[in-house]
Amino acid sequence: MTSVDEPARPGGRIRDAARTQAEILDVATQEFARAGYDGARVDEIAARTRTTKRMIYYYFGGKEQLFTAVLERAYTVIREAEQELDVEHLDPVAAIRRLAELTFDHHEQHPDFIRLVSIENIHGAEHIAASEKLGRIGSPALDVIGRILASGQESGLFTADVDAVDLHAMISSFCFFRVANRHTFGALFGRDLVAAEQREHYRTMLGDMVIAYLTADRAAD
Amino acid sequence: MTSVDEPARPGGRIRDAARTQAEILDVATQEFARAGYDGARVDEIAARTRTTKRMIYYYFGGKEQLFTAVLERAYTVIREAEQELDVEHLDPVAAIRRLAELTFDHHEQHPDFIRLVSIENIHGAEHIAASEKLGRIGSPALDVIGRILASGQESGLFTADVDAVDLHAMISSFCFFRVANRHTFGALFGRDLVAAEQREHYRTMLGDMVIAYLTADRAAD
DNA sequence: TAGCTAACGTACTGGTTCGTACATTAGCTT
DNA sequence: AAGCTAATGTACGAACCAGTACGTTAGCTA
Repeated sequence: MTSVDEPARPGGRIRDAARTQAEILDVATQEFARAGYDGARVDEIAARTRTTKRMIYYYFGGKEQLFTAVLERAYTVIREAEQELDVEHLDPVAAIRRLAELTFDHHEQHPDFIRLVSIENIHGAEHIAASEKLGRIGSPALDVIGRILASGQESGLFTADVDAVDLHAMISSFCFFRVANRHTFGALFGRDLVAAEQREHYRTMLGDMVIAYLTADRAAD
Repeated sequence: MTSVDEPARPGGRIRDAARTQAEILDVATQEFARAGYDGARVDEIAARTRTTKRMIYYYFGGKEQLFTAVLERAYTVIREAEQELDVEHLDPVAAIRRLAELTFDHHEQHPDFIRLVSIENIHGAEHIAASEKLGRIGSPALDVIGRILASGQESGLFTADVDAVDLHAMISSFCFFRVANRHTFGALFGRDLVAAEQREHYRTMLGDMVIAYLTADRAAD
């Protein structure tokens, strides 16, 4: 993140293409997350940077491409975080629980990203489809899940018939819903899913759920 | 749903306030779900009804109130469906599984509703907050879950430390994510969560997950 | 059947918003 | 230090879009 609050150099404008672009992306991320794609205002983004609207069009081409660039950077940040995952030294149960907790923490810490993903889904993921970068970005987390799952299934510890993508969907569902639907859920059921006091409760609940599912004694069904 | 395709009566316009309002709500639901709140066009809604934009303002007051009315009707439909729930004659395990499956089916059958909820969350649930109707609508499903849960916990069958709201969140998470994030998930991981062939797989997965969580032998942890 | 009012239609406006034409300058290169 | 170009700023236009002023009529009521 580039700070937008640095005092403007008194000696006149400074030229720094990289910084200007990063600053536009920072502010655009906030604005798109705040108001949705159509609700976001290009003029508002420009006003909150140290540069002008002209620069947004100069560097990104238009509102649509700016949103795509925002998504690309947001997903890149996630993928880089996933590459730091270090759970494969644990036994499969502990590794999966730890992975679920890291996903939980990550979603909680990046509500803007969650909002961007919701917005992109409203628009049928057309920006992801239009992005070459996002098409081939892959997911390190999926590889990690795959290896843990294989190990757990091989040893007979994990009985569930799921692959890495399914398990990733299961873990993400809970983490995503909790943040994304916080407002309607709170308004309708009077419970703030993201309240600090409830945090440990839901974190444990997620881990228990995933482990119970994976290790359930299916012969008893 | 009111059909919009009936041929216009040749003898001139017909006056029917209820039908006009219902038709506006039908089309508005589609348009808001399609494009989001800011992306939706009042002119487009009007064009796709047999009436004019003037009538939208006459009956609903404005775009904002129209969206609120759309949400109110959508939630009312859900709540009415929930009142049809008839699972309490089953044993707790079967009852919870059935309830999860009904939620699963309902989400799948109402993608527009899912989109409206996503949109409302982007806007901080401000329309729900502004609606008297939605504030006191409650949730029959929560009552049902609460009673089944109590029965299962009393008999020692359910070991998990959850209440009805938590369990509802868990079930909804999976069902909601699968429909709401279908597009980004498909684009990034190459799997369509709502594909017909996968339907039974995910339906079973959800039931297994919830039951495994509720009945897990926690002493073994 | 005269009259009344809820229901409806047409045409327009004023503000907003994306995008651009045109002008300028920082700072590197030779 | 002259010149060149990437980077930047200003001012404006054209389309769009929510909302409204004003006029009309269906069909019930007395």
